[in-house]
Amino acid sequence: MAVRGEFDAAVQARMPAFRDAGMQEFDDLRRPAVFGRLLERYPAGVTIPDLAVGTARRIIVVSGWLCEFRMLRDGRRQIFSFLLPGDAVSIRTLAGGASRGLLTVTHTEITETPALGPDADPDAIIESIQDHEERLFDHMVRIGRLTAKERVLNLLLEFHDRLDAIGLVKDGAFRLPLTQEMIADALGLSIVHINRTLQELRRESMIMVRRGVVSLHQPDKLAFLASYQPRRRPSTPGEAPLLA
Amino acid sequence: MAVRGEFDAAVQARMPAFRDAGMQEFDDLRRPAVFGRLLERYPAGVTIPDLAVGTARRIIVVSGWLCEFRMLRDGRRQIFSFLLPGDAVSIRTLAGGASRGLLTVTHTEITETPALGPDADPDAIIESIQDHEERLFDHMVRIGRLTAKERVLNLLLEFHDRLDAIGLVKDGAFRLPLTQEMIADALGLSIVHINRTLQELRRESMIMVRRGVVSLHQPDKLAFLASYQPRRRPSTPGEAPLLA
DNA sequence: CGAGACTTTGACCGTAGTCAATTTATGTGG
DNA sequence: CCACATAAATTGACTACGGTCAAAGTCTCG
Repeated sequence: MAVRGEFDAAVQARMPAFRDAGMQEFDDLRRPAVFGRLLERYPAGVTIPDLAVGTARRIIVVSGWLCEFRMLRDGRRQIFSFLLPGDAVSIRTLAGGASRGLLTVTHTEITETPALGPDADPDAIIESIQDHEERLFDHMVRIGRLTAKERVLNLLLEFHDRLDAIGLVKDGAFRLPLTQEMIADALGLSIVHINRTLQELRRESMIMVRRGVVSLHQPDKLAFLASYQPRRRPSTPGEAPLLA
Repeated sequence: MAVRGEFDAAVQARMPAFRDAGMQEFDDLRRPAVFGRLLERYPAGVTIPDLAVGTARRIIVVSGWLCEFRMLRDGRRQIFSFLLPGDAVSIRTLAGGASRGLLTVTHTEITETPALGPDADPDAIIESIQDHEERLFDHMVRIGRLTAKERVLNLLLEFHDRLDAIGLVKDGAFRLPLTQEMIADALGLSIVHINRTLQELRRESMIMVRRGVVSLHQPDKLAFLASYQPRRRPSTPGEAPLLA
């Protein structure tokens, strides 16, 4: 089952505490139990519901992609980050009004994790918060200081590394379930310009895109061109992917 | 003493737990004791030293302005946020290399706060972390989706509100100790364009700038023009500024 | 097969960048 | 208090990156 493998690789790579936990079988209920937790499933293109103002919940992505975004009155949208299997976010609703929305990009499964309590792994949670924050800074550099071509490359390189870390890169290629509009809204560019930039990158054979599958040629060279700084790759022997 | 007044307003407004703590006298040592804490003083234009890789410290700004930034190899700089009196940040050094630097914009006094322990006020710390995060998202919208004029206005409006909250706005005017280069590096624009944008805003009498002092005409109208969303203003009676 | 979403193309425009020089603070030592 | 050095702000001329508008082509999926 595809979902199952994705889940294994992703959550186990990011959440060491889960490694030895027993896995239970999926069934086709809306909220199958995994690791004794409840799964919530959402189709693509829906907003994850908030809670009452003032409350907060912490979520782990089990499978699928999501994005954090904000919408302006006039329809402009800024996407802050993309969430991949194994990532965690806390969503909370501020009194001040709309801060961030959480939108499913693909069919998605999430599970809730208590920030505290017997189930919590403080180290894993802190690490995932820091990763997320780090990526926000990376993204700010992209939209603030990189050219269009650099932005696209840099983002693709981040996806490559993050997906690689959870075993979703095969033969240097990965599935990218984003529309060009989403890429544009993330990178602060227009959809037309994203289209032309992608074409140019293909023409210069820096990247290959076929039916939503992307592969990067000579990632090291591209990383240099796009000022891409790979994030911590602890390469601790014990941390190597289990199911790669 | 100017610094003293600034400190009172800023820290007391943000750190309710400090309100009734006794204040000790400043002296002219490098690290005068305030609230039984040590103060570190830095001149303008210096980088706050990091610690060893892997460690972290949490800092409160007592007086002065700082900024968080990252530098690219080729000299491009992105400023992520500005820190004002009463703000807190945690700085840590990642194994991966340069993530953020912390640079003093003016003469600055900071004090360290334990994240945990008898001195810590968890609520105040969590609130300041959330404020900071919220501002990062606001800033991402600025550089990703606003025009130059909107970016400048929006940032000035944020400064207005934040400085107002700590009693540093007098008669609608506040001191802005930033060079146009810093504004440019924060907003993802060139210094020349910032200059021209400021001139245009002055010409349209939306803002007034004289010797580093800024005042905004009709903030509400400007907020609308610049898609500025004021952040939580709890306006809880007990939370009103004490020394305003 | 048709509807709608997504991608691609062309023509044109305009915001913002670059380069280089000048003017105006800001400061510092004499 | 002035002279000079330096940083910061300003200006002009020109460029180019990226946006907008509108139409046509593709792909998906029921």
